[in-house]
Amino acid sequence: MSGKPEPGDEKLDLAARAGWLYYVGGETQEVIAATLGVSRPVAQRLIALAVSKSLIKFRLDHPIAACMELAKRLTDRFELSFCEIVPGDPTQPEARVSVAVSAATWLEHYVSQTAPLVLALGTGRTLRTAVAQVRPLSRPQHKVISRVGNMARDGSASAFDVVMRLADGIGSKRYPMPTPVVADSEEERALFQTQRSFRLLFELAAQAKATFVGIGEIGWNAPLHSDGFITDQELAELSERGAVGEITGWAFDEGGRILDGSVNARVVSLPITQPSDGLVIAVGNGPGKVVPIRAALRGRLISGLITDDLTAQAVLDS
Amino acid sequence: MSGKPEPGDEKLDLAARAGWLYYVGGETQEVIAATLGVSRPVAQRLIALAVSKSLIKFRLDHPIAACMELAKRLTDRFELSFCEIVPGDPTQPEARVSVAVSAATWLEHYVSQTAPLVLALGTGRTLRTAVAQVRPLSRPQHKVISRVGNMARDGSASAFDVVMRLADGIGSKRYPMPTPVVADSEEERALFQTQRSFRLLFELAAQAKATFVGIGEIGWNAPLHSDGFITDQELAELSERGAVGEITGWAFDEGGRILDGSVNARVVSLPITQPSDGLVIAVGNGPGKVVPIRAALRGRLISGLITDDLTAQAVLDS
DNA sequence: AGATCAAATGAAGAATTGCTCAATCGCGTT
DNA sequence: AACGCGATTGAGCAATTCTTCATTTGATCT
Repeated sequence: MSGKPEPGDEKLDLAARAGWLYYVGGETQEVIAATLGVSRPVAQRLIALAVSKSLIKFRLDHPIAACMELAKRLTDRFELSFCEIVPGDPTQPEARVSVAVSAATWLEHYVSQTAPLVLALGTGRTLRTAVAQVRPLSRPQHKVISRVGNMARDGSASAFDVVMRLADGIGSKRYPMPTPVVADSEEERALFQTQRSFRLLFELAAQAKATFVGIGEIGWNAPLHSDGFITDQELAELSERGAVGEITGWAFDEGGRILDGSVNARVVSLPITQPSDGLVIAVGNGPGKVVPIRAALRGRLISGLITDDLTAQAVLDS
Repeated sequence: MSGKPEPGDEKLDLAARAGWLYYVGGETQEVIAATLGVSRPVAQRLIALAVSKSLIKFRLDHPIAACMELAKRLTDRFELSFCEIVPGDPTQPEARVSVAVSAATWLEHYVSQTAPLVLALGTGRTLRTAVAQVRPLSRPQHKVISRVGNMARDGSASAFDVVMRLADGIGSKRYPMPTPVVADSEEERALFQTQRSFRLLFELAAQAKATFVGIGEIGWNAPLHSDGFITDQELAELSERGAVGEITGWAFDEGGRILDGSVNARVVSLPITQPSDGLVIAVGNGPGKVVPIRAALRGRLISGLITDDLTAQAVLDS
């Protein structure tokens, strides 16, 4: 019998119904309330819930001229293989949603293929938001790997483990990197790198059809730092040596050159300088990302980019 | 693109932007208008355009999605006032639980109202399971009536008397029909129908806010038969005359037409052709119910339906 | 059982959105 | 250049949606 109506589930079902009727069916909230047998305010709350829980997803199928223009210029200037620019919000240039939705669309593009493939992921808040948007599918033939460790200095696993979330959603095999982002010493790094699981990751990464990475700034509000992957001291040192951005922990300067030594000598992540023949797509937007993105583009650290028009414009204005 | 600014294209671009900002970005139309440099009404028109041209697409990622779709199609096709489709279990297409839980929810919906109301019930295993799920409440102001007799041919009261169970649970007044489902003769039926209690039921049924009925197949494993409400001979006769289903004892053919004469001439139940202005909701699922449900829908015998997605799909595939 | 607290609810009002309609604009025609 | 016609526009209003808040409900702990 199992007649136990789960508390959260039932509500989400209702929310899904409400969302469907509202957005797909175009019904008014009053009608929906009557249909579902609830009051009008409750119907409105259910719809809001459906949106906030991403039960309902919005997608845009239209190449927007200005964005395409920017994409073309970026592609030409920096020899990109892939570039997607979405409309940003001038009043909230930090808003992650738009870029995340676009990234999700492209993640889905790869995920939905039936031929087995390897997807590599970095870290980042936008990436995490994007992964949460990917429609659940059954793709056990795929492999989702991490190019970067998922443990903070204190030994805790990262809350932003995109690999796990994505693999959960699509039922793929998961290959996280159970190490810190930055080792305590070069010796420790060497130790990690000799482990079988690490070498496996190394080999899989070379086969990756696509690699999605976040792109981080170097500064006191850098996620890398505030999430506890690197210490205050390390941050200061990087900054002093000219680092302006990082990808999967690898710090680089304005010219997109990976710094020698310093913290980089202890970064455990897979080397970005040796990617696969697949795409390496950076995902991110916002004023703080302009400099890192420009640097990464100059240094040819990435072959693809997903950002918004404001960031793209700023990157081009150099 | 910097090509030629096509007249329609430019507008669609703007519409896409507006739609994106509205649905993905969650901006207000006023903000969007300012961002795009147009007036508020124009922004609203652009958003509407984006939706109507499917530049923006809505997608529901939830098991309920397919069910909603089916419900909509059934509602449209058969002019239903109410339709609820729940996810069924393909490995156990006969499983009654899901549908029963849903029916219980809707029973509760009516029961929990404080204004006095009349609920009418038919028979059926699913209905019985549903009634057992209704949360006990104190609603002495309600009336629960039966549209159908509760006595088998041998004079014993039915084990599935849903009216008693429901009324017990909610402390309402109960109005069972203390007759057989099928009388021995037309004269006997006439006798029953002149009784005061029967006439009272008749009047109450017209006031019923909602009527929940099971829907039965006509066949050797039909509950109507195996529970002893009709004899082997009667069953054979019905089958021969084209009956494919029954509701509260009234047998109907593929087109949902109530059969003339035969067993129907002795059915004591309240006529389904004269319901109230309230809903008449059929509850049931399983492969055997597909044909009866389709017939009942065709004949407009019911104005509401609760079933599972498998059954609903089969009903639509006609 | 009784008390306490958090969650959920609906009423009411504020904000937003959708729509009508008169005015305007663009554009081809005379 | 003037005219006419249809498309487009924004003002204003009605309908809908969102938010706040007081209240109730249900659950938990003593």
